[in-house]
Amino acid sequence: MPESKNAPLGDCCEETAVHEDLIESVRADMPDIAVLYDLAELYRIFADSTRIRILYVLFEKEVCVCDIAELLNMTVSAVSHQLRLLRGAHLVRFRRVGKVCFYSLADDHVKTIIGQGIEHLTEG
Amino acid sequence: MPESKNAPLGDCCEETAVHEDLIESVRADMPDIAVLYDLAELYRIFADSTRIRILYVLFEKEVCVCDIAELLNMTVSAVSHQLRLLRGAHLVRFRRVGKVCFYSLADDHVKTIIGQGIEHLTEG
DNA sequence: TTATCATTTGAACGATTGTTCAAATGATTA
DNA sequence: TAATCATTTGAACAATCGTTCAAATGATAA
Repeated sequence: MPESKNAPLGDCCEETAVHEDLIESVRADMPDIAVLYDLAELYRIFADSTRIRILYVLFEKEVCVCDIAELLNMTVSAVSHQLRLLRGAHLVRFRRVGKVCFYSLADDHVKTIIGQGIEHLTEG
Repeated sequence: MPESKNAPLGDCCEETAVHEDLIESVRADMPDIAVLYDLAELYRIFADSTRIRILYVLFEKEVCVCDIAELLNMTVSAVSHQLRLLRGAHLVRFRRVGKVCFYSLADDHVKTIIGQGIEHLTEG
């Protein structure tokens, strides 16, 4: 966390009255910093088109790694690296059947989050 | 877009029958690649705790840049850089009053998207 | 056992990101 | 006009990210 230089304490913009109260109330309602870090980390998973494409592949049913790779026209290795991140964020599950690993969506939050994003894009 | 090396065309995992149909149907339901890029770009904005904190500051009411900077204990410059990204994604608006710029949330999608994220974190 | 297949993993690379610093606008006041 | 304030902008930097390549697991079959 960097040290503040430009921002004076308690007053800025030469108006002091309103700002004090504002700062108090905002600070009170702000969630714990740890939650905000986790939140940013979650959205970082969605912040790559490859991972979003992987999630879309899993929308309908579970798919094995090499099928995902073929669908996205990518190497199995690259897909596997991204699946690792998706697993870490608990966005996908996988089960092993012999040599093959089938991946699927962990829950419905993926669909709702992506749905909200598309809504923002199309309505905005 | 990199060239596929590992993934064979049409068959993989030594099972060919089911996969062909799957690939067809997934390819048909996959959104346009441009939409997926825009979607990833949108979530990239949420993928940083500083920007999420800025959005939280704006949850209640419009706030000027130096107040945001003070609330987050950051330089005005750093905040301004991030506000630029938020503006570019149409997540915040701003209006100028004299020398001061007040920023506010552009619409309710910000709250719903962040809400979904928190839900995923707390329920998972 | 050996061989092969499906997947994972680690290191390396260029590309992107967030912050800092200094300089440049934009707007008000003297 | 000049001076000051609030904010923006550009360049630079370390840090992080996504892919590639090669090597390592994990599991099945010969």
